[in-house]
Amino acid sequence: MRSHTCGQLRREHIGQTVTLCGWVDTYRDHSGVLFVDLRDRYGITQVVFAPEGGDDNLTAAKGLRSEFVISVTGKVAARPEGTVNMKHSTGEIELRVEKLQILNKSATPPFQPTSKDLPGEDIRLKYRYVDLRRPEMQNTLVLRHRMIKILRDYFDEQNFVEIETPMLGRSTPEGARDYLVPSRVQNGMFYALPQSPQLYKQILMVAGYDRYIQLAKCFRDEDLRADRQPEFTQLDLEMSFITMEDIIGVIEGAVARLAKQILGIELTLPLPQMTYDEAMERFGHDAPDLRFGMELIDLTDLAKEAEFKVFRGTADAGGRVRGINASGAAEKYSRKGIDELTSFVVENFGAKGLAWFKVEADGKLASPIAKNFSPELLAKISERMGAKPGDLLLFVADSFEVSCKALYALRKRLAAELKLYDPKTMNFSWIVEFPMFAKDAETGGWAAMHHPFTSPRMQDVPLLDTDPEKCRAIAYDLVINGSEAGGGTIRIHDQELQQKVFDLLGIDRETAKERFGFLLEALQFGAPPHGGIALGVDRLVMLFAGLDSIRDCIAFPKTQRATDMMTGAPGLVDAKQIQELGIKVAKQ
RNA sequence: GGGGACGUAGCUCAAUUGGUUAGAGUACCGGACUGUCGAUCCGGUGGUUGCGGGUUCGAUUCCCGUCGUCCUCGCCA
Repeated sequence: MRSHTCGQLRREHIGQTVTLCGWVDTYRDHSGVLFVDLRDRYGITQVVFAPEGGDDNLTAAKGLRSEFVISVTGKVAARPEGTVNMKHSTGEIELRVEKLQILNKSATPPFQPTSKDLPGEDIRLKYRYVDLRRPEMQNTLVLRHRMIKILRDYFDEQNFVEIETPMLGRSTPEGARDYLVPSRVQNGMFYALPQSPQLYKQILMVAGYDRYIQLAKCFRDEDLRADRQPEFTQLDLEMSFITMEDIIGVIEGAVARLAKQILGIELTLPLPQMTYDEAMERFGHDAPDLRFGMELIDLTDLAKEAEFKVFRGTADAGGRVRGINASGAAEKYSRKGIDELTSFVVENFGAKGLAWFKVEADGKLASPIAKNFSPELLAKISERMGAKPGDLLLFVADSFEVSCKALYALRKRLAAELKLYDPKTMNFSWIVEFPMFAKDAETGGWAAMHHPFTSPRMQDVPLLDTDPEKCRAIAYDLVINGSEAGGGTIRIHDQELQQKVFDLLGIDRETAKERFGFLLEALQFGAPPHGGIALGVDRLVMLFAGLDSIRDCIAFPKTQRATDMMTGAPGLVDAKQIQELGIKVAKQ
């Protein structure tokens, strides 16, 4: 049907008779001659309808409108002098149409795929087929394909086997909320869509598939974000007879190949590693953005000397006084601007306030609270913060947790507002040595930071009995530009150790048996030491494509209310279907 | 569940302190034009200002509710 694509023809094709197919991007009718920019996913080619091509064709071409699907046959010709348009790769040539075939008309599209004004996202999602015609979307989806292809090839070379695991599985109450699927055959029973293939892949290790990967669809019924969809894709991986270093090495190889082939960047390996504790101390978060500095600086010791009650009280009560130096920002943030930052940390992160100083030309610290500090102490603070004239110093005095959250968010916000980094740069790092446990806010007991099968570091095993809080897991997160791109752990393959962890988590034997007895049983039948990792593919594509929203790298994403604007899902179902499932809908 | 932004023509946006017939660009329809490429020029159609209620002589504008999209806190082992 077609001989070439709309991005293919060059000078060397001049004189050839070719057939192009595509969508009418724009048309320019000059009465005696009519131009159409014909578009397909490979590019745009100008096709020309002129009397020499036959009056019938010219007449028919006058009926063409945006997004009509046409096929044109004719000779490739050099463009007349002065009419070359190098905005398009085909801009040196044009197609002189001899035969036009309208393959399909189009209703007037809600928006033009190549229009400069991008419509609202609801419109884009409702007419996703039009939106997906946009070159940006097509480039992103092709990029996504290329990245997945690179990953599959890489892991294939490394002897990994891709194995599919079920979509219909068992619900596990830990972790995120499950998407549930009622069983028709067994009324009152439910499957859960997988949050990850975690348990299956561990069982595959027991089964001897020592190098497993899967590009796995995963589901989590939690609220959405710019970088979070209820349905997403993970590059899921598990290996046997390995250490954490082996897994990190394999992933670094994959990431380096992506960086090289997609971005043309030569990554220096191994990637830097930072412990969880260090990340929390220096950045207030376990996925710090290392593209810029403005680190958190601790002043708790100095705060104890302060007259200022907020500082001293917090320090004496075991809290922390930490701050950041927004270098050169004193002028940019007026009193009102700082008030805005204050309510930002107070309203969102529970900080009680935001203390601030502006560094004046003579190096002195100016602030409404400055009178509560001795000149000597101000000098010490200034030195600690590395303050220079024009700097804005911001402090949060609170519990460690609140100071982390507030200052992390503040650092992120200020860095964006002050343009502290080039959005094109890419920064890769590992965060390691995560705590095994975190306090569960609801129950007050211990909860697994990652999941209950995570192995502690061997040297920390005694801490399980004495001081679980200090116990560190063999866990590692890949962080790209301050975004968690993936995370993994070495798993427990020892029954006794697993039991001990369950005990700490308050999972009694019966519960454990009920929920994942099959895994515990499998571990008894010759489980090799193993571990793995999962990378968020959507997020990876988003980061590599330099996009701000995960929806822009997913063909058919959901809105914040988890609806599909195009299909209308979720929707009502027939009463009969409900009845067959043996369930009742409480409210309609 | 909480906080915030937005919602006006098919699309992107405007509309003075609350003021009379809600405008512009683009798309669409008609006309002119043989080298344009965001074509140009002339003319035209197109509006339940998301929806419901309230205040007012008068509401796109103010208030309440509701629906939708986005950002965010909680949540996301």
